[in-house]
Amino acid sequence: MRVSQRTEYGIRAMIALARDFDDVVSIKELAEREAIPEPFLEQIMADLRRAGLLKSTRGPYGGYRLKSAPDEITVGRVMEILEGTLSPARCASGCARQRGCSTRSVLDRIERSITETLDDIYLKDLIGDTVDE
Amino acid sequence: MRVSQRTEYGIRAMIALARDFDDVVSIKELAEREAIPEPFLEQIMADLRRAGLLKSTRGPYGGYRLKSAPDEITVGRVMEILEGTLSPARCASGCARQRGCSTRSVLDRIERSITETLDDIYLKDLIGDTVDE
DNA sequence: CTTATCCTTACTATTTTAGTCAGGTTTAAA
DNA sequence: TTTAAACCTGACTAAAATAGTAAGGATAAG
Repeated sequence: MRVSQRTEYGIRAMIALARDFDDVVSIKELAEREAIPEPFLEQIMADLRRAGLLKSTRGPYGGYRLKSAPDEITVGRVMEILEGTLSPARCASGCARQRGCSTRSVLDRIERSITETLDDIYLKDLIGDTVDE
Repeated sequence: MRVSQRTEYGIRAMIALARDFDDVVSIKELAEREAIPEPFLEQIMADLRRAGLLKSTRGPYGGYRLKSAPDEITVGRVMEILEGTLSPARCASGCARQRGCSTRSVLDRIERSITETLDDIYLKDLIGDTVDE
């Protein structure tokens, strides 16, 4: 149950933007700072923007910034966007297996626990963790 | 951050054995009950046995049973064994990135949260969830 | 000694991941 | 109004992981 590289990059980028909350930061700058392949980060940032977590400005001196404050964005939300879902379960929505499906109830329960955990960690809480040198 | 089919099967099998704690259950029986491909389940059970969670008996009337009581085995432990690790982080042990690695501290923190959560759910807690029909 | 069961290793098709690439769009500034 | 810096998009690809399958060996009950 591993977090993809993609998600890891996304979380790190979001934390970097949280640290620099007042500035617009370009992908190039971000990619260098966090040692992330630039075109890959570009995709990731686009997803986060489409999901409503980022604002972008185009053109020279453009870049990204957080749309909300670091104490309003959870790691759970970031992961949900980048992983597609946080659900470890299989039969998400239209599953044929209905009542009493053991997979469903058990993994749903595990999922709820993980989700609650991740929804309690805010970007703000993670800013201090890093040194980046 | 999805749980693999393999792990899902393993968890379900463990719960089934927890329900049937006093009996020895064969892979064939388990596979039928839980609708899991038999030879695949065979591999999974072998891993859980090697890790010390199951006892096996060979020959006719043989099969598997839990080595410890359902209130002593956590979902976290089962997942740890089947997923290889529970760590969502990348640079597990011999990573070159040392002090102040942002990846490390942030994902480590997330990992701790998830691990704590999963280590608090026991097989016993999950027995009642199922109907299996 | 036969059969049910565990046990192990090797193989394979499919899917996912982690990118790359090529080009288009917007906008600040010269 | 031209240039260039940035965002934006979709298509492509190599490598790894996943979800099995296959084949046969070891053990023990009857």
